[in-house]
Amino acid sequence: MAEGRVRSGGQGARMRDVAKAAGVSLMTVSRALREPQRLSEETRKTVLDAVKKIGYVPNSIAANLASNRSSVVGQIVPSIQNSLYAETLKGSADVLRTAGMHLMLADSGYSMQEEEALIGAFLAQRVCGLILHNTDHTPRALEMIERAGVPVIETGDIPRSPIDMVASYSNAEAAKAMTLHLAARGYKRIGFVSLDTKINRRARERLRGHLAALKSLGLPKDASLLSEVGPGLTSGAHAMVDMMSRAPDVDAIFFAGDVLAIGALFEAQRRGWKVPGRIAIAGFDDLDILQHTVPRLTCLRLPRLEIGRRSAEALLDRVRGTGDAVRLDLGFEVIQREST
Amino acid sequence: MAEGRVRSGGQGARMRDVAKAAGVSLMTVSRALREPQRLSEETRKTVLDAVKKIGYVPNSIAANLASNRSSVVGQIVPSIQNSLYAETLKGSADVLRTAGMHLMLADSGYSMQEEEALIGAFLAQRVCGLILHNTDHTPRALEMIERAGVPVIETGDIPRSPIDMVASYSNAEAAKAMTLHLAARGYKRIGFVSLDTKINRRARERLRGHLAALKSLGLPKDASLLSEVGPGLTSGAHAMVDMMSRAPDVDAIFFAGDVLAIGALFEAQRRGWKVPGRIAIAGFDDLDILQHTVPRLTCLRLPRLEIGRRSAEALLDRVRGTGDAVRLDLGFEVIQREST
DNA sequence: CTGTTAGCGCGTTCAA
DNA sequence: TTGAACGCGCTAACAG
Repeated sequence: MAEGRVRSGGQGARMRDVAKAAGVSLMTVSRALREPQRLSEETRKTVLDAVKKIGYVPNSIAANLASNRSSVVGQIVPSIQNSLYAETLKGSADVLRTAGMHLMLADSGYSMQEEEALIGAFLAQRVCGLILHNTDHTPRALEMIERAGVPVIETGDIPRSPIDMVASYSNAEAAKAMTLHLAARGYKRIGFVSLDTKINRRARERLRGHLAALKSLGLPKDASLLSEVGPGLTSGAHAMVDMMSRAPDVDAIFFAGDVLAIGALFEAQRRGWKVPGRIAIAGFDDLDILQHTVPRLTCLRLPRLEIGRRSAEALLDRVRGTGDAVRLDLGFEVIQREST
Repeated sequence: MAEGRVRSGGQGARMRDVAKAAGVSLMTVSRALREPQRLSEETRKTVLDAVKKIGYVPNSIAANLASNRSSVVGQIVPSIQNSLYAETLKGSADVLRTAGMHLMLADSGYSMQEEEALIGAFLAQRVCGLILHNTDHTPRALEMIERAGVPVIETGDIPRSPIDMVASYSNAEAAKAMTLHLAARGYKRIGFVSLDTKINRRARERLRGHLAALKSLGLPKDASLLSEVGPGLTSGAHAMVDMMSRAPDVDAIFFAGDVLAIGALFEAQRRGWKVPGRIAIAGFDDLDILQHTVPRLTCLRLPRLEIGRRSAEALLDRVRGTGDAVRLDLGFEVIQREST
């Protein structure tokens, strides 16, 4: 069974084993694998047959070292579990795969310190590019990135002064658009629930957008209509109940985070509150499930997948030397459904 | 601004630049980074200061090549978007990160051919281990793995003849347990809806478990109570409606796939069917959302996160030479809630 | 505790 | 169209 093993310990064959078997030099094997058209058909066939027979798997680690190139992109997301990021991940993984490149993935747990450590580790692995969801970074992280000179793309928001490239939508613009939309549908007392704005810039931007909308509508900023909660379905439910007892005249709540809106909707169902009769509910991201709930939920549609795809493409363009540093605002869409 | 750059083009400093700056040999720098306790405090400080000052980032690619070790694990999941896999991913990413290792991620799109290509690519990247969700593989994939001699862990099911290690639960046992549970609660006509059993072994195993349960209960196998559908919320809704028209006396449906049960529940809400009055609904995976719907959904709880953690740990143990090939059945749990 | 020598498995650069 | 020499940046194995 194991007789075919080329080296003891199952460590696999090296290129020179192939060369020997095919009766050619190392370089010919190398070329047969990378630029087969440059060899005579005969030599190429001999070599490729030997490769197959021996079961040679090239060592791209060694290739990278020798050529000073890399085929790995590093991507850091705040949370691997969050399906919103999974969408973006899927986009970049697909593009990279098609280009014969690879994705190294890590999870910063929403921490800048952790992100810094990960950036260091990825640079040590000589990734050829970095995709970062966060737009806030430690000074050391910025310094490492600059020194390494690798292309970087930020995807979580449109930062004022990007490190390098950007592919995102604007959290502030999106939140503003939804609040204006709710006002246009006649809601007067619009509540706003988000994640912690102190530690999460995206939440902060969304709040900013919401407040900007209120201002442009001539509506007052009312603290009883603003709230910040942790992530999760339960948080959304609590936030709704709390706000409705603090401000009984609230007629719509805009949940600017993850699954908060769904949690609130389920709680409303449980209590028999009519949505949108008693309270209208709007969400931020267009999770699949939002169009199936009863009632279907109004929300923003964000180009998560597209962000992943375009990020990877921009990185590839830069690695290949074609293509400039790109700043993409991929926009968003307000999806009006039954819940508002 | 860029004056601090050590080499033109921002390619970063090498170890020998650090050695020169610190006035020591290459090896001393190498040791200062990897086994600092073996150096005198003075030398160590000199070197580490130089490292910091120059902003040296080690090249682990070169280190891997020289030491014939790797700090990267490859993980292949059927679908990156599927939040069930995200859970497993999170588990392994956390463990690996703590151990200073890295995760290379790819998506096979439920295809064995694609999996084979990815395994080849990962082996070329000299990953030190492989985590595979699928338990079906092409002959070439198996051959490559054997030749490479890297540890592998399969996580999607408990295969009859594993490649190497396993950390999973048994799909057949889990499905059987749920059907028995429904029967114990008095349901007589239990429908079963799964994903395509022709292309998906896990779906096949679940069906097998369900049928085994029916048999042990002395219930007949009734084709009108079995159905296979594509993934997605809508599929679940359709499957329920179809089955109830084909077999109006069905009193419970066990949805053995993803979000099918949720789709069905929403459809029931929409039509005003009482759950479990008119029809009882059970799901397979314990998605967060299942405990918040109205009614809360009965389902199986599977150790997705734990599978990821234990996989990574088993791999690490093997890489470090401590630890045997492990076969873990991590079990499951039936969660009885309001929907049955 | 520190340094020297000899590669790791390839790609680049030249020459044939 | 093919091959030989050299080096990528680092570590293992030894010597001192």
